[in-house]
Amino acid sequence: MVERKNDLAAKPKRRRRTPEAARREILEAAGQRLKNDGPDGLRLQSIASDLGISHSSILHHFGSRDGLLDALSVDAFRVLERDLTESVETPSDGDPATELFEKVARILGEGGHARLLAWQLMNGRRIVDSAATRRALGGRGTSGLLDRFARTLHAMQLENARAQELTEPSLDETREILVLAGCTLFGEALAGELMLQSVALGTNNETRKRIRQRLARIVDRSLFPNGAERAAEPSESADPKV
Amino acid sequence: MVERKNDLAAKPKRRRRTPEAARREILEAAGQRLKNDGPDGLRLQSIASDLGISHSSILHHFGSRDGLLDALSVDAFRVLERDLTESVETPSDGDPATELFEKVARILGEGGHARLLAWQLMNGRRIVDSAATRRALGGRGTSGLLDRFARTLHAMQLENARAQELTEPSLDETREILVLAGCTLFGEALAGELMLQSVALGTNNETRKRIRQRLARIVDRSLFPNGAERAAEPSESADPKV
DNA sequence: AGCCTTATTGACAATCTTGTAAATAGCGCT
DNA sequence: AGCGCTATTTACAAGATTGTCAATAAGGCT
Repeated sequence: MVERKNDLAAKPKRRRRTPEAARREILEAAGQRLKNDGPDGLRLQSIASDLGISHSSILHHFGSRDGLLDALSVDAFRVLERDLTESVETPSDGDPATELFEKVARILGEGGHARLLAWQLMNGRRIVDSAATRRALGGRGTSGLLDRFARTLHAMQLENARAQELTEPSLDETREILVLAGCTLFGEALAGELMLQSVALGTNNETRKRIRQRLARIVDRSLFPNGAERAAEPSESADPKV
Repeated sequence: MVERKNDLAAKPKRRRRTPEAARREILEAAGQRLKNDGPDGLRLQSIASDLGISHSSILHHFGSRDGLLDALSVDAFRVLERDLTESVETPSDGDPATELFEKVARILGEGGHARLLAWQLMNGRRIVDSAATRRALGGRGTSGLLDRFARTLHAMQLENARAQELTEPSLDETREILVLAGCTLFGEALAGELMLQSVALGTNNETRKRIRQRLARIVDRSLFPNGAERAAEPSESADPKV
């Protein structure tokens, strides 16, 4: 809580960052504050002292507190999309759906993105079609990562349906299932512990993981009713019970 | 933003409430603020001006701002439990699961309880085993409404399993399914609109309802794998597709 | 090395927010 | 009607928080 390293009569050594680096550090610290202390932790002074800088410096880089919050909103969404994209594209070694959900759960939970999202939603900030997101999509201001994922999955569904001569599912149905899964993962990250407590199940991570596995199974069956041959590895942890 | 009704030179008419009424009004206004403006709206002055009273009055009834927030936490949870209990106990006229989920969605969404819960979670307030909740349970400080509901459903499952000579599901499994459903409804209430947007589906309530119906179907099948005879009315909106 | 840009700081101002204390007045009671 | 309790208000104090501005100095450039 004192200085940082200088003990006695040290000269005011300051570090001079590039504007980009400074913004990044500040945004990171702000996100951390939000994750740990909640919205009340988002004070210029708190964030500044976390970094060992003065609050004026933050104002210099973001213009105003509101500017910082806006930037935090946008940035959080961009980071979320980046992390999720990485998760989707990284091959998994177990059951694909289960593994993916575990990764997403880690991002939302430990990564703090569930809280960031909740904060944005509670503040009425709607930055889905933020400039960054739009740019990442290449100009089309329509949709985001989730929709691309839906299209990919839908293509797999069609392939599977043709191979097994089933009726082809509609894209919107796939989308709806993904929305359902997304809501569940988000809700679990935010309120999973609470729900488990209120139902007298222990709060151990075992149980939470088991619940996510159940979700993965449900989603998998909703998308591939007749047990499709999966694109990658065969499922391992398949428990016959629903 | 002026007074309330008195236009010119009106005497300072004040209304004198009973302490209980005053506390109730204040808590209600605070909840409304939280729902509309987010956590930053929870200022003594804002809440007071919403009611046309002075902020000192709030302090008089709750001791401090923190006292108000604590009371809001506890009260919100109590109201949530009350509303949910009422929903569970009120008979429905359509498919039971679907109807129940619609009611819960209304409570969480329009009722603002999803935001209240999210706020509590983000502030690190864990009031599951609040005094009020504990009292409502009759002393046992173990669990809450969700668990009672789980036990009821489990009893139905057992009945059904015996009738159809199936393996009996465990209570914990029932609990897990309910947790899953709870997380989904909570997440949908909070982020449903966002999710739909990011997947390029319209934000109309039709779609959101359809998604909740899908959830209802999934939960129903998870609990009663072989299409149990439902306790009440026969299901109507049963769509063969998962 | 010296210069220039500008990130960073410290001091200060203005507003907001919580909290205190005494004065006021509504409402039930006798 | 008069009285007492206390909900309510007004006035004020103390601190927190955002924002301004000029001074400082870190680091790149010539």
